[in-house]
Parts: sequence; structure tokens; C-alpha cells
Amino acid sequence: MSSISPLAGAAPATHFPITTNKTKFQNPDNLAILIDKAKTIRHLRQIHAFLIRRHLHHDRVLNFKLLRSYSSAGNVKHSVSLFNLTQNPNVYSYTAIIHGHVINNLPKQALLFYIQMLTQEVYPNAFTLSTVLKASNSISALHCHAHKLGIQSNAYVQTSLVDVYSRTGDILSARKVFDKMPDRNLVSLTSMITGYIKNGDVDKAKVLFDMIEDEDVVSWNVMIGGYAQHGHPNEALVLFNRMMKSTRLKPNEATMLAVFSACSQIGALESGRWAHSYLGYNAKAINARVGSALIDMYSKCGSLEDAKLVFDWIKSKDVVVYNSMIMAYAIHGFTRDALNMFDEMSERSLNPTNITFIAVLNACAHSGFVSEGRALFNSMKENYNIQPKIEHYGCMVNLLGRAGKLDEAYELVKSIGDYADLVLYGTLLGKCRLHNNIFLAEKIVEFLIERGLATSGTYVLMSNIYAELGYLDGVARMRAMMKQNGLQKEHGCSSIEVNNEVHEFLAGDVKHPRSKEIYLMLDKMNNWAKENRTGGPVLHRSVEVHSEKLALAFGLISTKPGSTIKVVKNLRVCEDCHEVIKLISKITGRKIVMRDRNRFHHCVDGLCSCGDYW
DNA sequence: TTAGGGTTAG
Repeated sequence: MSSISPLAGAAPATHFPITTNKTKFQNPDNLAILIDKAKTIRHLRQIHAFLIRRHLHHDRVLNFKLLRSYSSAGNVKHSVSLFNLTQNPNVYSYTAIIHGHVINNLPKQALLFYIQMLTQEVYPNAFTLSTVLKASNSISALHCHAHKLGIQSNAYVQTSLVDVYSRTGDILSARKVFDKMPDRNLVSLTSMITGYIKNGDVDKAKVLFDMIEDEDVVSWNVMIGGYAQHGHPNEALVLFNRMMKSTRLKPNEATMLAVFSACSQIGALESGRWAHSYLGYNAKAINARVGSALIDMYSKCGSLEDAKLVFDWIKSKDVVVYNSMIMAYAIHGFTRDALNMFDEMSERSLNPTNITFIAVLNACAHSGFVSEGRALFNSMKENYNIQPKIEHYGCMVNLLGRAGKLDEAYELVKSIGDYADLVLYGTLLGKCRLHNNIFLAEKIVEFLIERGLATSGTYVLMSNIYAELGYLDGVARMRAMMKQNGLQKEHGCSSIEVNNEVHEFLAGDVKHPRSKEIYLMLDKMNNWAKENRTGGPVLHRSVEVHSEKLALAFGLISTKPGSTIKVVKNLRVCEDCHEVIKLISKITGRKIVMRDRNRFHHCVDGLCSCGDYW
């Protein structure tokens, strides 16, 4: 028997209390309890050794329990050894070994055991079906099995079907199963809600969520996380506040991860800090998941310092932690630090992922590190065996285009042929606008219109290029085309957090209670700008009431003199606003931190950290 | 014995 014993080399350090009371553990019932209690492989090995010594390892129940515990502890190999020793495995043993492979992310092997089970004429039951469903790509085949076996109405089977159908994007089939369920409970309802959220339909999810009566933390986490993941951070925080007021629900780590994500999107530093303290500032060790979310939150809320502090606290840093920190440096324009971090990762033998490359390429783009970026892009395939995705091409187009190498960027876009999408062309068009390359811009716009891909952004960019060069008929033509196609410009929206409250402004917004004072301050700001303007294009009057200026004006009248003002904008900051913000930082002596769609701008004494390169 | 939740991204 020793040949299959997984005990070889087991360290005898901390002993599980198996040796303390031998007579007590002669009883198989007590041993079964002991197996269930054991959490680590080492403890399981000790028990296993004991079973072998006492010739108890052929006991069906103990063997079965040990098999399951080994897989739960992450060692499915030991489970397989035990399974192979089982004579005439029954549906229990098969289900356990299939489950073991599923939870250890080995779906193929799980299915092989399922097939073996069928060929041995052992009939699957509801437990088996709900387990094997997770591992399968051919759900419909298994759905048929369920019918043949007469277990299609089992709640567990149905919940798994809902889960798997929606995870593969077949939300209609998921809903069909869900609607047929004779008794839906909290778990099946949550599963359906998750399905809608995974498919981006937050509204349908909310309808079901509101139907829940016996709510629990998981269903709330799904809904809060759903809002956070799909660009509704405010709704996520509103729901979280409701959760905090409830006496029955207590947020846990998963809740807080969603909250961090929501705060990072809004740029709500104070709320984010509060959420961090709720989870425990002084938690002995921050795990990688929480750590990554915190780094992301602090960096996107403007505090690179806090992001770095959190990074340093994390004991076991994985690649996601590094990715978050590299991205943090990137959006703040600290390109050197981002690249150093990338090197540090390699030194620690952590393999970069495709996301790592998005982060470093972004970092390069923000500072015009063209040759470094090119080298990294090439090394992806050559040194790391990572095929560049469309996102990486996007980063390269951004990097090359920003640096004025429009032709090279265009060649790169053309090189991927039909895979090039609107976003990629949109990025290139944005760079044409930056360098006023009307010829390439017209070529791209024509191409996009031909393929029916033109959006409001396409027309706005082209119109801006015409305006910049004084081609007013071109401007009019673009506006007309937009109108004809029923397109509306995406609205700029800026927010500012004052006293733990987030205030949002749209362009020309007059809905704020202190609107009168805000516009008085805005007049002052625009006058300062006019006095200091040195040429530049003729601007549309709407620029004077851009949302970022409104948020800044509110910041100036509602915060202490000398304190830092932080504004978050959903789109990229426009050139005029960028100039005005720099100027105001000089006139008022305030530090102004502005986060736009792409990155941070730290303005101090009339200068911006982006070096006007963004 | 079995079913629902979590971080990074142009």
C-alpha cells in the first residue's frame, strides 16, 4: 500500500490531535469527524497514515470522506489515488471525484470521470448533474441527460443550469429554466440575478433583486458588484449605504471590493478611505485581492502615495497586485517607476500577463517613451509568448500617434485588417485631431461612415479638426451629418467630493443649490482666462461652461483656501479647460488634481504634471 | 455528498 501513500516526506511538525487519544479514534465515527475537521493536507496525511496503520483505509465512508477532503484542500492527485483504490465505485464516489476536479479547475478531467461513470453503467443523480454541469461546454447534452434520468426538476440541477447557461451567455435558456422552477429560493434567484449581470443587463437584475424577501449578503454583493462593474458606481454606493443601515446584513470582504471599485470610478477618496477603515486599516496582512482593489482605488482617487503604501503592505504580491501598481504609476505619469516595477516583477519571477503590457504601454504613451514602448510591444510575443490583442494595438496607436508618428500608427492599424475596430480607428482619429492631420482624418472618417461605424465621437473629432483649421463649412457638414444620423454628443460630466459628498455637474448645469455662487465664480475664472489668453483657436462659447469648470468653481467656493481641489471628469479634459485649470492653480495658489478619462493632471503654480503631453 | 458573490484593462 505504501506505493500509493501520499505520506512520503510529510513533515512531522504540528500534529493534529490524532495521537493524543488513540482509543477514542479507533471509532470510525470519530475518525470521520476528524477528517471533516482537518483543513490542511498535512493533517489529512496524518489521518491517512493512521488509517493505513490500523487497516481502516478500506472503510468505504472514511475513504470517501478522505477523498473529498483532499480535493477541498487542493490536492486532487491524492483523491484520484484513493478513487483508484475504491472497488466498484458508486454514484457517491464518482460524484466526489468529479466535484474534486471541478473545484480544482480541471473541467476536462471531471468530464472524463463522468464519461467513465456512464460507461460503467453507474447512473448519475441530481448531485452528479449539478456538479458536472460546471465543467461542461455542451450544456444541452447534459440538460438532455437530466431529462432522461428524470431529475430535470431537481432544484440543484436547475440552479446549476441557470448558472451555466447564463455564464455561457445564453441568458434566454437560463431564464427558461428559471421560470420553470417549481420552488425558487434565494440561491436560484441570486443565480439568475448573477446571470443578468454577467450579460450586462443590470436593470433586469434589479427587478429580480427587488423581489427577494429573505435577502442575504451574497445577493447584495452580487447586486452592488453588478452596479460597480457596469459603470453605475453611484447606484452601487447607494445600495451599500442601504446595506449598512440594515441590521440583518453585514458587509464582508466581497462587498468592500465592490465598494472600492465604485469609489475608484467616482474618485471619491474620502468614501474610499472610510471603506478601507471599515475593513480595518490595521489588518495584519492585506491579501492580494483586497490589496489590488485598494491600490486601484487610491490611485484613481488621486493618492498615489496611499496606493504605494498599500502595495508595500501586501505580503504575497501576485501579478494582479503588480498590474494595479504599474497602472497606478501610469495614470499619474510616473513612467520610470512603472517600468522599474515591471523589471522588479521579472526579478521576482512573476510572469507578466496581457494586462501588464496594457499598463506598461500606457505608461510609455503618457510620457512619449516611443522606443521603450516599441521594444515592449515586440517582446510580448518574442519573449513572453503573449499574442498582442486589439487593446495592445490600441496602446501602440495611442503611443505612436501622440508622438506624431501618425503614418506608423496608421500602418499598424491597417496591418491587423478586419480585426481593427472602431475604438482603434477612433484613437487614431483623436491623434489626427491633436496634430491637425486633415488628410488622414478624412480618410478614416470616410472609411468609418462607409462601414456604418461612425459615432458621435467620429463627427465631433472631425468637426473639431475643421474648426481648428478654420474650415467652417466642414464643421457645418459634420453637425448636419450628426443630426441626420440622430447622434448626440456624449455629455461631459465632472464630479467633486466635498465633505464626503459627491457633487456632479454637466456642461451648463444650473441644478446645483449653490448655482448662483458657482456661476459668479465661473465668470471670474473666465475673465482671468481672457486676460491671460495668448492666441489659440476661436472657441465655442459652450467651453466657458464645461462641466470641469463648474466643478472647479464649486470647489473654489466650498473648500478652505489653500486646500487641494480634486475633480474627476468622464471624458478627456479639453485643451481650454486644461489651460484654465493650470492658470487657476497659479492665481489661487491651490493644487488642483484633475482626473480625466485617461490619466491624472496635477496642476501646481501654473504647471501640469503631464507636461502638456496627454 | 450537491446550487449563488469578489481585485487589475485602449
